[in-house]
Amino acid sequence: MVQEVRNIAADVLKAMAHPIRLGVIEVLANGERTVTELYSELGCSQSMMSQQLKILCQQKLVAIRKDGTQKYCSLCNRDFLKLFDCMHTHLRQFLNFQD
Amino acid sequence: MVQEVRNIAADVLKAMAHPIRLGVIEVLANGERTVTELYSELGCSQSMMSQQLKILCQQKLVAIRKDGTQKYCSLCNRDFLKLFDCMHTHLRQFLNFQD
DNA sequence: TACAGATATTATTATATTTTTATATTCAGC
DNA sequence: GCTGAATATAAAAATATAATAATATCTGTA
Repeated sequence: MVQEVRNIAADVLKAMAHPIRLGVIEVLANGERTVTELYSELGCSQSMMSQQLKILCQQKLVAIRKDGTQKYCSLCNRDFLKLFDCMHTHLRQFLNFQD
Repeated sequence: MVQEVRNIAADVLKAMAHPIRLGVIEVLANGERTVTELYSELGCSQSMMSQQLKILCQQKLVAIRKDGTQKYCSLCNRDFLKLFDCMHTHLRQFLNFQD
């Protein structure tokens, strides 16, 4: 990886590195959700969710399709779900955190 | 993942989400390096590297052993190297970036 | 066309991160 | 104990991110 690529990769990781945004990815792993479902399920404000979704979409982690007055969100790239397994192991093994 | 776990997972991801810190992980994938080797290879200042290493160590991504006046850095958890594969694919497939 | 539900945008404040520069510490060898 | 190489810490300024509240837009339906 050259410098420029690392900058972009860092931006993608940064987009995931937030509790709510991680939550969105986790929820969407189980299938499509509307924006309202997401912020209800994750317990944050509508405005907050809208902003976090924008960040996830910019990095093409989440895709949104419109249907009438609602928007349906889904994962672009399920490959990154591997990360959750790595993370679980890391938390247990290296940070002594029972999840 | 519950709220608290997501906070911690976000901190781990945040520790990776930086061009230099990504560079460190990448270089260390090829084996142990001293701090001097790292900042020479990655082209940043000694102070910068020292600070970035601290962040990586806090999240147990990098381990440091001392030998005389030098410190040798290595990866704690090679499992996260999977991330680089995911990332390459993502950059190509979703962000149209040739790496 | 007015209303209501769903979502987005903007502005603001608070807080955190990044980067640089200067200084400090640590330790081996003389 | 002094020196120099290797590394760490502190302080400061610039910039970015986070979070909230207020307002705007968009769209289907009465």
